[in-house]
Amino acid sequence: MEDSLPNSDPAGLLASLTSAQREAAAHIDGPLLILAGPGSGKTRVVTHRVANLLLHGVAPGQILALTFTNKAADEMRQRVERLTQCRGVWMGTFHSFCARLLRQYATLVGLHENYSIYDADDSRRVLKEVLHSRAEPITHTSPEAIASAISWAKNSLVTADQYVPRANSTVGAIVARVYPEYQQRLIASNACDFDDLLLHVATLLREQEELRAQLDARYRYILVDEYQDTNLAQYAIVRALSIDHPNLAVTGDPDQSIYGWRGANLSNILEFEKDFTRVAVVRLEQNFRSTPNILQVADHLISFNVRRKPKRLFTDNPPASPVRLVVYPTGSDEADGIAQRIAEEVLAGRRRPGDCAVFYRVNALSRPIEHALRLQGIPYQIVNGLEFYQRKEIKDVLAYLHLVNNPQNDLALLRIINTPARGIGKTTLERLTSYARRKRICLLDAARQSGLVQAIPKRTATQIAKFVAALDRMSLHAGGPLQETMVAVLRESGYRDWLAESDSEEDQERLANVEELLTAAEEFDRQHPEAEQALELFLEQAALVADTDALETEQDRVTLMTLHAAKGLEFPVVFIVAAEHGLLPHERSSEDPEKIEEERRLLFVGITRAKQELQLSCAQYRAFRGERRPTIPSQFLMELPREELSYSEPVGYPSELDADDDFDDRRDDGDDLGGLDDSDDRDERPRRRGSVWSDEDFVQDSPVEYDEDDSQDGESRRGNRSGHAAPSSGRVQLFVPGMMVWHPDYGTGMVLSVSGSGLKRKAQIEFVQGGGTKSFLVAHSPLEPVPE
DNA sequence: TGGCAAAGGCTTTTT
DNA sequence: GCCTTTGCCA
Repeated sequence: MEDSLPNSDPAGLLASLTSAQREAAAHIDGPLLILAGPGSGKTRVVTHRVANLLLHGVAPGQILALTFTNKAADEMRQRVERLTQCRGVWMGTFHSFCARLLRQYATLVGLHENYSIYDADDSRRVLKEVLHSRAEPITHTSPEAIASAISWAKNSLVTADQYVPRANSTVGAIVARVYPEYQQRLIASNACDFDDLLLHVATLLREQEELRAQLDARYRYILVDEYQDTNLAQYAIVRALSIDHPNLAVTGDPDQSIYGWRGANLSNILEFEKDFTRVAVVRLEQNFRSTPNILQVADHLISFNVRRKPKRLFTDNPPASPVRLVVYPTGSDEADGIAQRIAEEVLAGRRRPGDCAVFYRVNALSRPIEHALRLQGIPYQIVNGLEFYQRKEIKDVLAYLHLVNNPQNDLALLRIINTPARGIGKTTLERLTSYARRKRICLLDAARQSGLVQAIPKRTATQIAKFVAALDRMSLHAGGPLQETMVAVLRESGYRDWLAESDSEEDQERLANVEELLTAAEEFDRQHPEAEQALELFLEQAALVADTDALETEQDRVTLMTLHAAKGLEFPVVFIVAAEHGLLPHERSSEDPEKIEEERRLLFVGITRAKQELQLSCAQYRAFRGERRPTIPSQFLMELPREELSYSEPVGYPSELDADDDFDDRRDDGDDLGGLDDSDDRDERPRRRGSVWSDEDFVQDSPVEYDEDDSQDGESRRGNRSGHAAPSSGRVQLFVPGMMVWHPDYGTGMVLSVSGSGLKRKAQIEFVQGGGTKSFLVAHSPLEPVPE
């Protein structure tokens, strides 16, 4: 506070900042809370603050900047270096920071310095094996549910021996039995999962006071980005490092907290001011990113949330085009429409592909969009799912490396002992595993003794011995440059030959990927020429890279990604698709009001990524698990300010479909087209006061059907159209039980029951915000339908 | 033991 | 609809 005035800025470093930004950037000692709205120049403030600390004589090694993604860390690093020409500030994700710390203090938590990091897939395998070996009945639940329960426990700092299941929770009971053994196996394999990285470090800091004090003194200035997304473990870590030197600066926005499902605790940011004494609070509310139209939409939407710190978002940017809300007949029409629009904009020279981004709630929604973009010949990139390090062939090669680095890594051994095929099958492995368990040794040691195992035939034992010998030859190359190690692995394992000799196109592609990994190794060697444990570092990096890190901003491509992945990014043009009930909000969130708020924040994040243009859309029918189903518009669409929106149904799609009339059933009941016909007497939408929706948009039993499939594919149109109820008696019954509604005073609610008919028709409704059941005369109520 | 075909299950979001 | 797991046969 005292010396955080502009006059302590001799280099004029902070001159370009606004006064609020400058206040935050100039702050030096003591806790600092920066409440930063979207597009408020937060990164700018943080990087300037780091630069300012350096300028005031703080040593780079005393500063620790923690982010959630490597990408955010890289960007921060680059910007700080540009500002100060100074290196040596530790910037990285929580996970990589903890991984590095654990290398040093591994023995204190029962690991060795060469421990392996299991990714989600690896830990899932271990868990499944534990479940299997204990013959746990997992009907009515799934390994995923159990895994996430364990993950939740770890993120809440509950260790295996502390875990107490909630009364009569089936999953909890299983977790209580399985968690300890799962943990034992990790330790026995000298491995830890993602959550352990945090949990081990938190434990370390709690139990080793001397070490804690030492690290507290070393990392004197700590910055945490996206503080609203920290979980209890992360909180404990930064808290423990900020006791003697409470120079903790956190930035975040409660409205952008979207990781509650993985244990993020909104209270961390909401109660920061209570956690520390004499907290300086700076609010960054001016938005430099978006048009006022976009900002208005975002602001209006998020105001429906209850659990938040109210703030006012404003911008000096000039007004621009309204936010578009588009209803497409089907999901593929949506994809086509968006691809077409982008194509037009690009062709007209108004936009480049790289200006545009498409966001969706679940990864599965990317397919139709990819397809449509490909048809239009628009280059795109997907930030998602199966990225490089998750591919089978890459994981195989990495498993060899893992085993070389950490011989106790049983999971890695199981993965590659028979890849390529060496005649070591399932039964042999079972025998080997039970032998290892009996002798309490790792699988590799068991393999070394396979000749002694009675149950394993001589012939097979010889095969195993050959494998072990090959592995030992690889290990001879372990100390040197990474590339050399990897070449040895590919040679001695026979993996490369195996792929090279295959005729299948798939294997050739795999070979290419393996070559790419080799290139990555080469690059790694170049960047870390002096590294003694290159192998260890490389494996660590491979385990901790995230999907979003692969994002290439250089390339001029449309970017496709989930709403979660979009956080922290911005694009001139943004499309958010599938704003439909069950998808956004996701069905697994739709009962719990708190989760609904998180879904709303997710949409808020998506909206505020847009700089100039924003389109929200939904479809009236969407293919889901191979089945086409009518959809319900998202309740969030009702929460947008009408005056900022332009509403449209694109013309053309329905008529195109109508032209293709070799399917007579399409025209059944065709006189009630529910707002989808191509006549032009309805372009006056929105017509209904107080809502962008007209009654026709809520037709429950639309008599019209549109195929999701490409029109040339006649096959897909036969058979009965399931997921589609029979047409009802003409006019739609707007309120039916289970349907979502909106009331100007009470917000969103659900219809519990209806009674009466005509003007006397009543609906009993329970509102999300609570307050019990309320009853309304449908005809006279201001209820807006969000049907279900 | 290994390869192939059929059946089953699955879908949030990520370090 | 797609991917993974299971089961059967050579």
